[in-house]
Amino acid sequence: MELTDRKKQILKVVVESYIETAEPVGSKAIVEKMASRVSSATIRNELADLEELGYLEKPHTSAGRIPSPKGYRLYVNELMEKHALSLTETEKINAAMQGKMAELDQVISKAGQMVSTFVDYPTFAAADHKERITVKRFELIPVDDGSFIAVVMLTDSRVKSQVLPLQLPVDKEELPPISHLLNTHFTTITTGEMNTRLMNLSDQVTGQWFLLISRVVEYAGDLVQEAGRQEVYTSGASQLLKFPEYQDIGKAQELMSFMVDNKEDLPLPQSDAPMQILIGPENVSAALKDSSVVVASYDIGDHMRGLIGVVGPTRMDYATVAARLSYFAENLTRMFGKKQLPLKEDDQNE
Amino acid sequence: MELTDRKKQILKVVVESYIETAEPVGSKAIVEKMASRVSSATIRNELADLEELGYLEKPHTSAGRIPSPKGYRLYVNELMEKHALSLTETEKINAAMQGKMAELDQVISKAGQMVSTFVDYPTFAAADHKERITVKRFELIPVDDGSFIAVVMLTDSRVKSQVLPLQLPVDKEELPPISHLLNTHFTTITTGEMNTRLMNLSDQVTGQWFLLISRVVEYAGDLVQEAGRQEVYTSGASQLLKFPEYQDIGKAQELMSFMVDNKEDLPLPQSDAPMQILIGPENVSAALKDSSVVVASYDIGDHMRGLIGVVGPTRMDYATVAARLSYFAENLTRMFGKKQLPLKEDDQNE
DNA sequence: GTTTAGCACTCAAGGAGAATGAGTGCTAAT
DNA sequence: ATTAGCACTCATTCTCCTTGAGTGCTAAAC
Repeated sequence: MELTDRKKQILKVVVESYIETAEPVGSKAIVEKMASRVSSATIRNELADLEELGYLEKPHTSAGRIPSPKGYRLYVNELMEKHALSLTETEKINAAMQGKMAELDQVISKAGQMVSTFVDYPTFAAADHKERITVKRFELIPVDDGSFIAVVMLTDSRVKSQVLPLQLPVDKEELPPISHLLNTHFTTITTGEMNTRLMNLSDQVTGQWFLLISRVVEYAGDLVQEAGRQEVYTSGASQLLKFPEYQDIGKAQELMSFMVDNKEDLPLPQSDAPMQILIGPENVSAALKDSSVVVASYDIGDHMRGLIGVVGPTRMDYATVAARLSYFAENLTRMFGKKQLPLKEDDQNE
Repeated sequence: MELTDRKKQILKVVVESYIETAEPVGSKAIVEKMASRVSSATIRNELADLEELGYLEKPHTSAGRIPSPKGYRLYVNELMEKHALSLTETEKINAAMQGKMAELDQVISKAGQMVSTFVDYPTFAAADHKERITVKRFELIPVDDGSFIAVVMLTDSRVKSQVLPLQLPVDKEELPPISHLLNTHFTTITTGEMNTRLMNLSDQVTGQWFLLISRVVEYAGDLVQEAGRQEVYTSGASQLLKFPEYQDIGKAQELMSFMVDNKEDLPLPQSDAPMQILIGPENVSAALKDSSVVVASYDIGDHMRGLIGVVGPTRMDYATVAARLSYFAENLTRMFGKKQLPLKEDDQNE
C-alpha cells in the first residue's frame, strides 16, 4: 500500500490535533480541518490504511485514532513545518540570555533552566568533554603555620581552591619549590599516573614535603575525578505533572524520580547532530519509553559541548520545542563557543 | 471538659493508627488496640468529647476519626514515645556518614540527601550564617600576559578562584603590590563599602591597576553576595508522590514545584531549638499548609548552622523521623561543629 | 476505481439505583 | 460511668442503562 499525499496530509492533521488536545481524533474532526472537501467515510478508509501501515493506533474500537511512535517519526521527519520564532519570542530569549551566565559551572545548569521556562517542558542539561581533563597548573599559598591554600587550575580553565590543613608547620619559603615540583611532575597526567609518581617520590623528598604534596595531589585527584564525572542538571521537572499522560501517579513518579533524584542515571543520548528527536521507544532508557526527548548541543569553549534535552510526553509539541531549542542552542554556541569570553583561554600551543 | 488519661490514650491510638494506615480510625479498631477493656460505645463517647475539644476530626458522618493539627500537636508534645534507634539503624547511619563529605559546599546538600534516604521522606537542606560573610584574603596569580587568577578566601574559610582575563597586558611584578592593596583595603567589608572604596581609588592609581582591581573586586562582590544568599538543596522530592495524600495531582504539583523548581522560595523556619516540628497550618508557607516539617539544625564550624527539614504529610511518622533526624544532626555537629576538621580554621584571635 | 451515504455495531463514559458495610449517635438498662 | 442495642448516615461499589462518538462495511453514485 502506498503512502499518498492525502494520507500524509491526514496523518499531519491527526498528529497536530492530538498534540493539541491529547484526545483521539475522529474522522469527522479531520474532515473539518482538511483543505480538500471529502466525506468522513473516505477519511475512515484512509485512516484504516494508515493504521494498517503502522502510523496510527486505536485506543479502543469506538475511539478515534492516535499517532503511533512511527507516526510521530514520519511527522517529525517530513510533515512538521519548521516553526519560525516570532520577533517577540526571539526578543524574550535574547533578553533572558543577557543574564549572568559568567561562571562556567553555572552556564550549563542556567541554560537548562532558561530553556525549561521558555519551552514549558522539563529539561535536563549536561556537558560533554571532548578531551580528558587534567591539571594544568598548581599554586600554593601560605595561610598560617598550620595550613595553606591549594589552587588547582584544570585544562578546561576552571580554577578550584581549598584550604588544606597540615599536622606539621610549614615554612613559607618552601612552598614555591614545592609547587614548582608539582607543576613539573603532576600536570597533564591521569589520577592513576599521579599516584604512581607520588609513590616514586616517597623516598626522594623529606617526609614533610611528601605529606604536603600528597595532600595536594589527593585534592587534585578528587577534582579531576569530579570534573570527569558527568554532572547532570534538571529543571522544571514538576511541570511533568501538568500533562494528562502523567496523571497516573505511577508513571509520573517513575520519570520524576529520575529527573529529580537520580539525574546521574539518566542515559544521555549521544549528540552527533546539532539536534535530535527521540520518540517514545527510540529512547534507550526504559523510564522514557513513553516519553519523547528533543536534544540539542552547543559549544562551550573549544573542548566542551553542552547538551540540553527537553523532556515531554510523546505528544510533545515538536515543532515549537524544536524551533525554540535550536535557536537557544545556536545562541549559546555564539556566546560561549569561541574563546573570546571570560570563560576560556587555553594556550596549549605556547 | 477535661482531658483525662484515657482520652489521651485514645488520641494516641488514633494518631498512630492513622499514621500507619492513612485511614480514618473507628471506635471498634480502637478498642482492639487499647490496653484497658472497654466497649466501643464508651470509646465513641470519648471520641465525641475529643472531637468537641478539637483534637479529632471526621471526614464525614459515618467515617472514623482522623487527628486534627491540634491533635498531632498534643501527640508530638506529650504522647509520642521517643523512639530509640536500633543498633542496626545507628550502624547504618554511621556507615553512611563515613563517606566523603569533605567539601564544605557539599556537606549541606549531602547531609540532606543522606537524611532523605534514611527517613524515606523528602528533605530540604540549607545553611545559616551567624555572621555576615566577607572577604578574608585576596591572592593574585599570573597566568599569562592577558590574564591572571584571582583567589579569594572568605571568612567562612571557603576559597574561590577564577581566571580573570584583561584587555591590557599586566606585568607579573605588579601583582603582589596589587594584592597587598586589595588585602589592606578590601577585606572584611561589605560589597557596598567595596564599591565606595573602589570609587575613591579611581584617581589614586593608574588606569591599568584600576581596571585590574575593579575586575577582582567585582568578582569578590559576586562571591560575597552569593555566599550571603541562602542556597537551598532538596532531595528525594519524588518520594512525595508515594503518599496517598498527594495522589491528588494538584496538591502534589504545588508542593513539588516548590521542592524541585523554586527551592529558594521555601520559607525556612527559624531554628532556635535543635529540633522543631511544624504541623500543617503551623507552617508559614501556604504550600505547606497540609504538610508537616521536622527541622533540625547542626553546627558547621563556629559560624554556621546547617538546617535539615524533613517534609511529609501531616500524617508523618513523627516518632521515627524525629529520632533519626536528631541522631543525624547530633552526629553532624560532632563531625563538623568543631574546628578540628579539614574544613575550618578561623584564627581571628591571633 | 474512487467516493460517499447509510446503517449496524462497538465501547467508554456517565448517571441512577440498590446493596453493602463501616461507622456513628442516642437511649435505656446495668 | 459503662455498655448493649438499634436506628441512622453516607462513602463505596456494583449493576444496569443510556448516550454518543466513532468505526467498519456495503451498496450505490460518480
